[in-house]
Amino acid sequence: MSSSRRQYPFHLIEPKWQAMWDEQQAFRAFNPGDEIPANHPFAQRHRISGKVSAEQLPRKFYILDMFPYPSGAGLHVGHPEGYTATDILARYKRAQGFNVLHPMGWDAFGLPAEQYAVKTGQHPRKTTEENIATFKRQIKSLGFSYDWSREIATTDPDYFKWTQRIFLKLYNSYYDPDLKKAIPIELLEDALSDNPKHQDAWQNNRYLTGRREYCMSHPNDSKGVNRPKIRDWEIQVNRLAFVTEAPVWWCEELGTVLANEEVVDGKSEVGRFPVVRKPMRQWMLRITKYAERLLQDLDTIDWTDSLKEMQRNWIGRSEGAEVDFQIAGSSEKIRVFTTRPDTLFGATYMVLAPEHRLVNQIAAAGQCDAVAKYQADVAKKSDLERTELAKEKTGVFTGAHAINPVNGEKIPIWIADYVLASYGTGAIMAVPAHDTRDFEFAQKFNLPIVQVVQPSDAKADWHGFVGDGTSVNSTGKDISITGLPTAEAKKKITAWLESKNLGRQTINYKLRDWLFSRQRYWGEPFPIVWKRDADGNLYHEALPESALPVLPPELTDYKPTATGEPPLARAKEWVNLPDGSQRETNTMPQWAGSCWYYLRYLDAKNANASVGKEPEHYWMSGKAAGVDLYVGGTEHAVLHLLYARFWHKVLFDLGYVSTPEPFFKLVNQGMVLGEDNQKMSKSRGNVIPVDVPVRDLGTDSLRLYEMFMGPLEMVKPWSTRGVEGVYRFLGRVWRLFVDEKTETEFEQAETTAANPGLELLDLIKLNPAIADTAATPGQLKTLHACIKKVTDDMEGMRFNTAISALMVFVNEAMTWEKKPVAVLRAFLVLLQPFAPHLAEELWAKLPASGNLAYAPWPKFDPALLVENEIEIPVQVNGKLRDVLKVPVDIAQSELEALAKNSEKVKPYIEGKTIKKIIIVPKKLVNIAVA
RNA sequence: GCCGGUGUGGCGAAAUGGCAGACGCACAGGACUUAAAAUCCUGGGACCUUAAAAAGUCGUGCCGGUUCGAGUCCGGCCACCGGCACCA
Repeated sequence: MSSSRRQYPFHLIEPKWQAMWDEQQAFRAFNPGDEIPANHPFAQRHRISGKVSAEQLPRKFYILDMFPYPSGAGLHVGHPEGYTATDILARYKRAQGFNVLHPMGWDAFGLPAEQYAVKTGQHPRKTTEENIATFKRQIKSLGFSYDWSREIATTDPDYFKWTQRIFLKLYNSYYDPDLKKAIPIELLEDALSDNPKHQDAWQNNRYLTGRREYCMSHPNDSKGVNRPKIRDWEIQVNRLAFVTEAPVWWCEELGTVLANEEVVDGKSEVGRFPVVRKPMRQWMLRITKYAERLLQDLDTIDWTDSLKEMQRNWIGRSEGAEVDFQIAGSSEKIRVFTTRPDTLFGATYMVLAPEHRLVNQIAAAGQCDAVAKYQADVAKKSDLERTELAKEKTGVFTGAHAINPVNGEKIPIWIADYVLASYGTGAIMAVPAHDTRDFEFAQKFNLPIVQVVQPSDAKADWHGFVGDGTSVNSTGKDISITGLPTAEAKKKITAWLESKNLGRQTINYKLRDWLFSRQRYWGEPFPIVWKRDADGNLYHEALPESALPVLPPELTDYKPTATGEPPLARAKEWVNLPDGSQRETNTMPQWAGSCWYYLRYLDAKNANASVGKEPEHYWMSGKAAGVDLYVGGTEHAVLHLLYARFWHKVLFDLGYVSTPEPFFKLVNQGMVLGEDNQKMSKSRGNVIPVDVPVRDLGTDSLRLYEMFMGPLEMVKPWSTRGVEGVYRFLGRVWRLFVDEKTETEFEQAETTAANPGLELLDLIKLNPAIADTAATPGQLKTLHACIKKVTDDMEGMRFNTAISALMVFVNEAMTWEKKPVAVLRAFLVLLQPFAPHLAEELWAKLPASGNLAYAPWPKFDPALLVENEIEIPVQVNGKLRDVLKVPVDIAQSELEALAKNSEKVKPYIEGKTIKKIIIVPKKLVNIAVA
């Protein structure tokens, strides 16, 4: 910025108070049972010290930021937006007397450090440590009131030991559809065993007894499909963490597979590289079992509608029916999923996904070549092409036919890539009259289009009509739904299908199981080893908890091996264990560590558990169960936030946490754009690092501006001028409190002193206008209006208007000849959450004040705001004509008379009939004339 | 296409259905200064009159509605931003 005069010595004040807070551990949060030092400001505020129980501690408030990935680039001014908001609230809640937990840590596993290692050979741990150091220095320079004693990094073995342990919990649990929750796998093992020991624990469980029955129906010898094999298979497929050889998203460029959630528009979310489908042996987590609970419990938490909608869309629940179509001249059936069983009479053909298992079986001799060619064409296409070319439908006839179960008609079976193998059953009944895609397809290939739904608007065209209406042409030999409205038609036909064993009501989800392994070096190794059984078949086994943490091996080359194995496979000694077993060489995705970090903060140093029962219960339970407030960007709407909810529910089922949801209230901050109104990016050159405003104008100005820009959740552009504006405001606050003469002396001393230091600040004396005098009613009114506004806005997280209220106060207080200490002191408590360094410095200059960070929040007294005289606008037909100054308790009749007699009003009502006079007490008068 | 959000001065924005534009930026004028910076004071939606003021008219994306009164509520559009998308 320009060489303009410094508004106030923030360059001395800010480091001074940051050092002071560190030294006092001022923002340390105390757990039940912690030793609270008697001289700690928290102890003094609450008059407690020593070992204190949960009941003796004040009410808790857990306020959390999404912890950052410490990149090499450091923080830009967009980063601290959310951090500033949470810090302001943390400080506000502390002032209100809450026991505030406000932690910070590092989501430090991840791709960039590994890519840097591949390029330079520098160990990712070193890169990560350096980046953490930079991030920590920058975040600390912003003066946030974090409890640094709880700092964590997901890359720390003392942390990921527990991440690995939670994986073991997933591995050793199954989802019980009867109990609708995760249960230790031992129960399933017991239920399937030849000599169960805990029969009483599962004998009433329909699922377990069913599995047992199935298992026991197989011979208990060593030949063929025997009981031990079935038992083993049952156990493996039920685990919440399981291995599968399924087509997965492979990204050549990144050299790893990716989860569904990490693939956007057929490209990797990170780096935008192409991805292809490839069958590989991978670890998966059974998040699909939790689809219904993840959906339902959204109703119990305080998130924005848009965020909940995003999760709902991702889970993608749809109700419908599965219907079996007999293949003509075959014993096989094709099962389809439809949300519109009421349109069954209009199904004039069927479509299988090209990858459907029955395609090759049913293709008629004459069509085999065409089918094979189409399959090959589709396989070549990347998913991107498959969706991009969505405009023109393609497909081929298989030569086979199926029988429509409701009318016995023979309908052709086609294959087309508009039907996805991965959704529903991978096959559809096509109802061209009432489905846009089927309609398009039928038109292109000249397939019959039969109307079965009549729109309620008689003029509407039924061709391609997809809405609800009334069934028509829907009468068969055994069943008719003609004349029924859509909803009833669905019900009736589904019941009929069920009664004939032709189909059933069902629910489908778009959500897929979570692909949980990556071909990476810089991630948590799996606590899993592979062995071979007597027949030479590979099987996996969990390591015991005592083997944790499983540390990654030291490597010099971080690339995948020549055969495409993950980098860990290079560490032969690490992989091959003495007993002949081999370690799993995949690692966990970056999301693993962020799935539970909010729990580790509660008890960060616990060596015996991921989190202790008592701290977990103290910080997570309550009326608003879970983290009280969680603030972060929308980019995690369906990744981190879905994964973390899933893990939390598993931990809840297994009894490790006391709430079903992790985050009660969640707020997304809007993005901060560059000054050019564009997203900040290196290539655009519009990135503003936080260090620049901190150096030029100070942290308090940066914090204040971050919040003053506009509402937290809105997208808004950065403005350097705007920061200077709030900086000027802080300068005004400074001049409100200090004596100008001594400040000039300070400035001179600073320029002449050889080593200007903090002690020079003491040269600055209090403004002589500040005195221990009684406040005038006007001054009290100004103060209490400010208290009310700031307090209300804090509760609503409207920081921009809270700041403008502080500005209004200062503009007013500048004009006071005598400035009462008590009023200014209260103002500093209001200012403190926003500009803590300046507020602390000024607070220290006031006589005998105590600790500001824990000073009680001032209480608003409505009596002080009562006016004797108020201004009442007078409208005629809703248009403002006059403003009357009247006593606050004026009688309505009197007010009416005054309004009618107003010189400015008269011309508008004279000679006209007054229809009505509206008087809103203390607000306005409106005269309606004809 | 579907879902969610947002449209208000030159700019960021503010307004429990009740005086539209608080607060701030930028700008203009003035005071202080040899001068500048900083600071302090003053001004301002548009239009129309006017020497100036006062008065008046219009004004919150567009069209319509409810109401004594609409930026705010309702219906229908348009634009932009974000998410999802051949999901049967």
